[in-house]
Amino acid sequence: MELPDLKDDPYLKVVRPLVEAYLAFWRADNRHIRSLRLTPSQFDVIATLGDTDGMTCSELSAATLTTKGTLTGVLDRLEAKGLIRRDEVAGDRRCIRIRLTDKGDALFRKAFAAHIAFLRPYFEQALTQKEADQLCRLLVRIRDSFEQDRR
Amino acid sequence: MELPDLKDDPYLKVVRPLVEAYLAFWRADNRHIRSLRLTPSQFDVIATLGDTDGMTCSELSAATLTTKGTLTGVLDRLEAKGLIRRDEVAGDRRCIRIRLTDKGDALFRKAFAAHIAFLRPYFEQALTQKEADQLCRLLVRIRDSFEQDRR
DNA sequence: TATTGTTATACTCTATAACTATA
DNA sequence: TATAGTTATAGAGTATAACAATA
Repeated sequence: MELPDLKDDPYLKVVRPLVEAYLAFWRADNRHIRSLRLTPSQFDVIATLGDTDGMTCSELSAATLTTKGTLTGVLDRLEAKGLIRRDEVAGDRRCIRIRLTDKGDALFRKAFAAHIAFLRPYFEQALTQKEADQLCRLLVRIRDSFEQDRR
Repeated sequence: MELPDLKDDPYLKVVRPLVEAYLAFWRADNRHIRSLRLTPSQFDVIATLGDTDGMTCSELSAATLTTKGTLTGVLDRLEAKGLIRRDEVAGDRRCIRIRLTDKGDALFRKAFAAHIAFLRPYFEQALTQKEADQLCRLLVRIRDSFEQDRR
C-alpha cells in the first residue's frame, strides 16, 4: 500500500517546496562557508557576534540555540583560529564576554559582502520585487505559526 | 561602520524569512524525529527508502547527499536497530541492496501518518489554500534558481 | 582500469551531567 | 542556593583517502 503523498494535501504540499528551496539555498551557502574554512556552527557564532559589542556565553548560547557545553568547544576552536577572544566582565567574575577580534571582524565583513554578491543573482533571477514581498509575508506567517507553539 | 542589513535589499530580504520559516518548521519536525529515537540522518534514509524496492549504496548516497563513507556508518546503526537490511544483488556481486525491514516499514508508516497529523495545523493556521498555492509556486522558483547552477 | 562498498583516520558537533568559581 | 562557564563522557555525523572484491 502506497501512502498518500504530501503533495496532494492542499496545505502540506508546501512542505516539500519549503524544504527543497531552503536546502538548495543552504547548499550554496554552505559551500561559501566552507570556503572560509569554517563549519556552519562556527559561522553561526561569527554572524551572531558581528556588529555587536560582544555577548556572554549564556546570551550566545540562547542566540545560536546550542547548549553551553557545546558552545565551549566551538568557541575554543574559534579562539584557536584567532577569530574571537574571551574578555573578563567587570562586576561579575563568573561571566566572560565573547567578542570578535580584528581578524574575526574582518572575516565577518568580508564574508557578509561576499554573501550578498553571491546570493543576489539567484533571487533576482527567481522573483520580481513584488513576488519577493509576497513571499516574505507568507514565510513569516509560517514561521510565526510554528514559533507561537514553542512557549 | 555598520554593514547594510539584508532586510533593506528588495530581493535579499527574502533570506531571513526563508531561513527562519524553515528552521521553525525544522525544529518542530526534529523533536518529532527524536521522539522516534532516530537522528535526522537516519530518518532521511528511512524516508528515502520508504515505498521503494530498495536502493544500492550509491543510489542512496546520491539521494541523501551523503558520501559513501558516511553512509556506511549510518546504515550500520540502522541495521543494528533492525530497521534496514542489506541484501545481495543478483548479477553484480559488488552491489548490495538496502531495504526497509518489516519493522523499518512499520516505523516509516507510523512516522509518516504522525507527521501529517502533527504538521497540518501549523500550515492550516498560517495560510489559506490559495496562499499555499502561491507560496509553493514561489518557493519552487527559488529552488530551481539555485539548482540550475549545480551542474 | 573502473566501480562498489567498507575501513581507517581525524575532526566536529551534540546533549547531558558533574564540577568550579563565583554571586 | 543559584548562576556562569568548563570539563568529562559518550555517541553521532562528516569528509577524505586508502582498500578489497568484483566488473
